Formats: sequence, C-alpha cells, structure tokens
Amino acid sequence: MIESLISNLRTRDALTAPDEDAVRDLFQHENRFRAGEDIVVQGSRPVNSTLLLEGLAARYRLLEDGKRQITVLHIGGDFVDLHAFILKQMDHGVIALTDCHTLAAPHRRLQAVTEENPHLTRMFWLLTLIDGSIHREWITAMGRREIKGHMAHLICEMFYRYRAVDLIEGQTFRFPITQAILADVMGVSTVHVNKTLQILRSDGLLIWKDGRVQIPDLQALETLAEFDPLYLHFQSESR
Amino acid sequence: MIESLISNLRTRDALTAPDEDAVRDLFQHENRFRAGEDIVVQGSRPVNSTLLLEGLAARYRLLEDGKRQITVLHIGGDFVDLHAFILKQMDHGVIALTDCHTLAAPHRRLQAVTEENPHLTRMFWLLTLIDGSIHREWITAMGRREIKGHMAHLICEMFYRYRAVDLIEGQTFRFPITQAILADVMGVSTVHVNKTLQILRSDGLLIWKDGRVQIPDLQALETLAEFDPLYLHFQSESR
DNA sequence: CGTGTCGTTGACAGGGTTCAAAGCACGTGG
DNA sequence: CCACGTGCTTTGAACCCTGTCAACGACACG
Repeated sequence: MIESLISNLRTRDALTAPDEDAVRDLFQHENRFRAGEDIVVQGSRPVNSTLLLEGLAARYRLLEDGKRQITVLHIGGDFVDLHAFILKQMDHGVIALTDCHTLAAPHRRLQAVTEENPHLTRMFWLLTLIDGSIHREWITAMGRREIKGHMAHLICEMFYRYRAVDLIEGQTFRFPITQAILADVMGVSTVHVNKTLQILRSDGLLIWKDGRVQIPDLQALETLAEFDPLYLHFQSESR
Repeated sequence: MIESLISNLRTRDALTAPDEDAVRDLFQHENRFRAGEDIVVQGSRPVNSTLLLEGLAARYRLLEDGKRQITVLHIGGDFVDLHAFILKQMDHGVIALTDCHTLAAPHRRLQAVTEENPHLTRMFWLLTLIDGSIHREWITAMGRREIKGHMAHLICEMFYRYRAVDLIEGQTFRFPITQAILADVMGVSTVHVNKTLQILRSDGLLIWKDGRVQIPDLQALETLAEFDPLYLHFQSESR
C-alpha cells in the first residue's frame, strides 16, 4: 500500500535499502475518512503527517461568504500535509473528496529522519517542493490561460500523476470528482465547468463518464494545454 | 546586508551561534542585475541559489502567446530559487523587477548544510514552504476573491513581509512596481488594475505615489482583504 | 524638443456569473 | 415493481464584470 509513496520517491531519485526501510518505519496507524470529512482541520497543529493511500483529497481555503478554493488535489502516494511537520500550524484544511484510506507518520519520527538521514530528508523536502511547483502551475493557469486550456492542463496533470503511481489503465483513469468540486479547483462557476467540459467532449479531446476519464489523443490535449510535465519533476536526479 | 535573511529566519525560530555562522558561510560572490534582466532562466540548472539582498524580483511563467504570469514576488531577505537546490531544474524564470543586488550560495555548500546541520536544513526547508503558503493564498485570491479584495490582500501581504525585514517606515513602504507588472501578478489586465487602484484610493484605503505605498488604515484594508497573516508563519516555533 | 514609459480614460464586445428549472441516474421503502 | 427523494448534470436567459482597443496626458531623459 505504501508502494505508491516509494514509487513516487523512486521516480525522482534512487533509494538505498536503508532509505526504504526508514520510509517504511515512518508510519504508525491507519485511518479511514468518509467523503466530505476533513482529514486535517484548518488552524490545527497536527502531530502526524498523513500519507494518502487511496482516495482523492484536496487542500482548500474557505472565504467568509462560503466560497471555497481548492489549491491542490492529492491522490494515492501523496503526503497531504507533510509541510505541517515544519510549518506546525495548518493555514488551510484538507478534505476527503472520496472515501480515503491513510497512514499517519508521527512528526517525532520525521524529526528523527531529519536528524539521521540527510538524503531522505532532501527527498521529503522534494515532495513539498513539487507541491509548490503544482501551485505555481495552477496560478499560471488561473491567471493567464483560457478556460479550455486550464481544464486541459488539469487533466494532463492528473494523467501524469496517476501514471507515476501506476493508476492509468489504457488511456483511462478513475477521477471521481463532481463538476462542483472541479469548479472550486479552477476558481470558476459550476455552470462554466459544465459548458467547458461539453466543448472538450465535442472536440473529441475528452471522454468523461462514471467517474472515469479517457483521453483519446493525449498529444492533442497537451497541445491545447501547452502542457510541459517538467514541473512535476519526474526526472531521476541525484538529490 | 545578509541581516534580512537572518531576521527572516529568527522571526520563525531561534538560531544558535553555529547556525548563524553556517548561514554566513554559505555565500560566495555577489551579483547585480538591472531591472528587466533574468536572475534565473527557465529551464536552467543553477549551481547556486540566489539570496536577494536588495530590490524587487519575481518568479514568472511565460505562455506561448506572450502572456506572463507572476507566481510570487521576492524582496530583500528572500531566497529566489532555494528550491532549485533540490529540484535541480528551473520550471520557471526569475526576473529582476528593479535593479537587484544578490548573493550566491553554492549548492555544494547547501548540500553540506543538509549533511551536517539538521536544524538549519529544516529552517531552509521552512523558507520554501512559506513560498508554497504564499502560492496557495494567491490561488485563493485569484479564484475566489473579488478584485478589490485580491488587490487589498496583496498589499497586506507585502506590508507584513516588508515589516518582517524592517522596511516599513511609518505606515509606508517602497513598492516600485508598475501597473502592468501588477496585472501579471494578479492575472488581470492593466486597465482593470488601474481602475481597481482608483477605487481603493477613493475609498481612502491606499495612497500610492512615486513607488511608495501608504496604508492609512491597515485594519480597514485587512477587513476588506479578509487578511490573516497566519500563512506567512511569522510565529517563532521550535522547528 | 522629441522620444519612450507609465498612468488614465472611454467605448464596446464578450466571457463568465447567477438564478432557476428541468433532466437523469440511482437507491430506498412501501 | 413503482413512487419518491437525492445528488449531480444540463440548459436557458439576463446581467455585469473584465478584456481589448485606442487615444491622450504626465513626466523623465537625452
């Protein structure tokens, strides 16, 4: 189950056997969350960081008028709040968008890793930096891409991220997200999401049914999105 | 000159004398960049990380049609590309918005810090995580705030960040940024930036002249912006 | 005094929001 | 087996926020 994290790390750099053991020793208890439940509450001070094993989760901020903005989506193999180990207090919440299965890594043990294993420390640092890269890409999409490109870009991102943890079957992946949630991701209205999806569908760029996304022509979708996967930093490097 | 970085760190956690020495030993040569010059080129593989001593810089992405989106602003005391130490390749550029004065920290030395000084490593990690927090806040502002609130939020952020490095005089700070650049920050048109500024000015929330921003009533501006400085993580904590 | 940069303004088009209602799939209970 | 409720998607219409275009003014500089 923890393999998705290992594979997330291995994609970016080799792990020694002791590294891998240290990763496995990190986790204590598991948890399950129902769709709609908060995994981490805004303002809280977690003592564990949460590895998502299965499910779809999101970091989000709420505004006073009830508007919600999602700032990143998390899939299996992602730490949803590794940054809290250093930041201490959550400046946003993390919600389970579908039923989620998680593992908890006590900050005490993460602390030990940073004291004893510099390489693994840098690898964990890396994971949080990739979150940052994704943030920047989203900012760019929200500010300067037309909505079709934004949507296409998001789909490409999820395709590559699911592929990295081996969850692509054919040109298809499970992506059980409602249009209302998608609207909170993209910062637009649900109506607009719906109409944009219809255009992408009628252009033959996307088939989206029963919580599954199929990409008939990845090349075409990437062109529309001006997608460059560099920002996901899948290259294996000595870090 | 390097004091702004020290103060940035000290705001967040105590530094021991050896920590501080290690910080000072990190830097090698200085550089100067003219306004408009790239400090770091997108796609490059820096071997140094750049500390901004003085000036205003920005991380940015360009789209094919020439549109630009700025993803974060940097002021004195910020590392503009500390993340490149771990990410290796730049997925965006960094540009000098005004004349900039910088110091270079060789990655070789940063590597040594991560091998020898776990606490300082976590402090540097922290700096990159705060960049991430700022990204999330910007995403929220772009997606779900009305433009007045977005602008107010940005001004509040810069006010708090300048204050942390002691660059607030009275209720005033130097912020020599054109409206066109501001448009690339907020992801809107220059015309719209101009009209929004006029509203804020006529509401008495902002005085902006000769590259200086004055905030007559910080409380009122924060209320409009729904500003909560938590995300800048100025609290001193044991990290 | 000409040139260039930046800020300001007005008119107009259109992209995107809001509101409201209808359609659809699915599970539940009678 | 059907009626009904629920959550999600789809549609249409009115409205307005925001972008584009184009021009002008203010100012610094050589």
